[in-house]
Amino acid sequence: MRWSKLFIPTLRDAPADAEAPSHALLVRGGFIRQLHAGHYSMLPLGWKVHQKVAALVRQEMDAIGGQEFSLPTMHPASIWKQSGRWDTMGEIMFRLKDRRDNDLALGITHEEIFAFVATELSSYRELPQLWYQVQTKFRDEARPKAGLLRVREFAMKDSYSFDVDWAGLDAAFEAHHAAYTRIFSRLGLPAFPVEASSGAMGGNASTEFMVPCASGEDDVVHCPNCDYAGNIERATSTLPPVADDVPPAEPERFPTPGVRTIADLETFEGGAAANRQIKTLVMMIDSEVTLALLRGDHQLNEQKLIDATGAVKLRPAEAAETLAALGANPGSLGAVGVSGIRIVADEALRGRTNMTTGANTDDFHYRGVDIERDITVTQWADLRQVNAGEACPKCGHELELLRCVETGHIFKLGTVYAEKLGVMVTDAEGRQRPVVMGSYGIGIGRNMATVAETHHDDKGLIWPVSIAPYEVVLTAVSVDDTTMAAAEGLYDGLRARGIDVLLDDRDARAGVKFADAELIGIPYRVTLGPKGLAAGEVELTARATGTTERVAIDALVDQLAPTIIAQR
RNA sequence: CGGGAUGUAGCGCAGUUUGGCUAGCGCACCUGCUUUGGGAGCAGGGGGUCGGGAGUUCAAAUCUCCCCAUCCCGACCA
Repeated sequence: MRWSKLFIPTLRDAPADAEAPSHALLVRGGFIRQLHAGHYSMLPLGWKVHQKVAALVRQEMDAIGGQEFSLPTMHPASIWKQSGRWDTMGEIMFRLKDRRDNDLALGITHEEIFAFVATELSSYRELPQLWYQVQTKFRDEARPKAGLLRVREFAMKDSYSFDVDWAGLDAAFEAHHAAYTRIFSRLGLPAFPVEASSGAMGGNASTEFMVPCASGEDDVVHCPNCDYAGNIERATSTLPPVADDVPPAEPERFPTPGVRTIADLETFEGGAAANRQIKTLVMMIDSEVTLALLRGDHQLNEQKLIDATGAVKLRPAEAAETLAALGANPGSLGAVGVSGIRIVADEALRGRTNMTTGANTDDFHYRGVDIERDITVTQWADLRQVNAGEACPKCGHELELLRCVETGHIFKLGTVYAEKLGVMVTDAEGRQRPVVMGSYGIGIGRNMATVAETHHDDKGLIWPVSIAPYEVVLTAVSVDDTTMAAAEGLYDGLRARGIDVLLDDRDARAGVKFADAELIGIPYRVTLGPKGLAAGEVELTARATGTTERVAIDALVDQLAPTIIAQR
């Protein structure tokens, strides 16, 4: 294409509210424009990149036997009610009504819809099936941010596997794991797999693919020594043992006037170190009062509590609710002798004795508490948030915390959706059984943005050839007839080899053309100037390295075309 | 949802504290001349519901009230 005919509205300054590098550069480079919060228009350049990412993902899905579908984005409420997610999804789902007052939803994902299609499967002989689409998803995110990284309307490749048994699911899951690894490698993204919480998706196991990136919003616990990695919502660590003294025969109640915090109690005469205290958090889980117990120096990870209890909605109790449940105010709360209330205790408290905790009377605490003896724990669970520097549960090395973008997520769903929606097949023994499902997602725009996050410099974007909007830009330093004739020759020659070429034929100053070419991140620039052409030469500059070499004009196509094709 | 900030031309900003004449600057845009290998120079020109509404006032971008939007931090997040 000829630059002079294209709509590539580059900006010298990024909008003031674009903070993430990908956001600023995609706007400056004329790839995207914001319509409103979380909704972006793809301009021609942005759409080309988006299409190339999608095409690359399609190739890898087809390679593992995927079949492409396109399912509706607007769904009847009934199908979401059938799976139970109409109620559990909460505010993330856009909901609307039609003229007949029927409830409708915009799809946040498509498990229900693919499962509905899959009800036509009737025999194990038809399995396995692997279905996918690249489709728009709508999510009413509380806080869209960072340009394309977190939006409310976006294209996602979502695929779904259908198998007779769990071994089949494992195979489909592994196939996706491998395909995703290839996808991220081709995108030039240093993604690594981590254990994740399955959240509202349901299911038994899930792996997220994470790319370290300051603009991300997931914290990943990572061991630099071994391969251990986990989302902070899931990861754990090994703690040094705490030696407890022999406890008294029963807890001792003692006055603690003015003590309101763990820290207060540490310094209080007769108090205890934070790791000898029990922290009691009063939470409302689906409107049921629940106590979450942690060691005094530990933080609760709310997602862990949600996962452990199967909660739909979780929030800290309000002051009045706390007082009603325990008869005391925060600062003196405890679980000793409490009955009739669900108590979830963190694993780090298991077996601990001689602890100190609130006595459920303002200004009083207990000491000498033996957890297993004095507290009726309903459930033990890992609730504690891991901190950087704690020991790796696998190898003992110090863990680090990495800020990451989640670029893909694969789930083993099991038979939940199949049972709810009636996806049944007859097995070899003639029995009806639910199909075992998996679901697998990659956000197209988010991956595009993540590449921008990880591939840029102070001049602009640096696209890998695999998804660059154009693979080569021919920069005509002047637009006189001689230069343009030479440029046209190279343009035709490269296009004949299937190369995606942009011809900068604008009547602009060389500096402007160079700066724009660098800003939009075209991997290779061929510069045609009068001096070089007089000697039969052009310059070939690689965007990533900035290195320039002089190439005979007649040799350019033969040299450059294979270089590019090898990088696709 | 809690905290913070911002809304003036396509983009970046000044002006608002202390109300005052036709709302200004840079970039971008249009015309002409010159220039032409790293975001040109000169001259001329076009473009504005000052986020919206109500109010105070002789007079509101500026003061008051309400609303809206966007961004950042947190909560939340298949």
